[in-house]
Amino acid sequence: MDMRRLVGRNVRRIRLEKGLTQEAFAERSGFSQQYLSDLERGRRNPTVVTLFELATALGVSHVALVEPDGEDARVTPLRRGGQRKESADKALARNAGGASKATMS
Amino acid sequence: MDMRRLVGRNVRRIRLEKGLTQEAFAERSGFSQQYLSDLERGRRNPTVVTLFELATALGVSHVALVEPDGEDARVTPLRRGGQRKESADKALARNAGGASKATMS
DNA sequence: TGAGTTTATCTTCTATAGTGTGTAAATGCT
DNA sequence: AGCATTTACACACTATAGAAGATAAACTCA
Repeated sequence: MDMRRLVGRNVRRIRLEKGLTQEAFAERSGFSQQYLSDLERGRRNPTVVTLFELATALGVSHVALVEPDGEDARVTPLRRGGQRKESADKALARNAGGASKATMS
Repeated sequence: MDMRRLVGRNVRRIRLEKGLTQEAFAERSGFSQQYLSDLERGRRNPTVVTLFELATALGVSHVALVEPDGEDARVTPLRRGGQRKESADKALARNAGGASKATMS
């Protein structure tokens, strides 16, 4: 279980679902775009406080950022009615459907 | 939402439920007893990797360590002025009910 | 083809996570 | 009383989280 990559995937997925660019997310979260890039690629090991601030900026619970996502959800061999998410990260990159072109111009 | 304290409470509660001392938990987790003491008292800001290692050593999911526990869990719109729950932690130290004396030496 | 937008990568820097050692404060046991 | 166990607290130290800046790579669309 690679926590860095798990958090990275969750952050990227949720960010894209919200239709935010890394830059727009950076502005509203206070983290730099560079840091978010590293984070989403699993190169960073955020603290629980950082986790909470990221989740708050994304409008989700901090728990959502550490929840297994199917890519490497090992510890639970049996799942009963859980969520099945097998879509690729890239697939989400298309467009979240909502706001594109995050503010600013 | 004080993530440091939330994680601290969860770790302490689960550790005591398992009937482990900080020292016994330190041995099986690889963290020092001093660090665990700080952690449980909300003085530390662990990374997600640390969170996972702690959870693994406790035999629970890493999600359990960040799950709201009622103390400051829900986004209680009601007044959140009082966190005078100081002695409550000690109350747990009495005995977790199950295994006592963590299979030492 | 080139400009604009978005993300990845590099370097330098400060703050702090986590280690190691020691010890004090409690609590418990006989 | 004493001794053992458990937890709290201090200090110095190394590794890294996260900030700040600039820029390269990549994709989008005129």
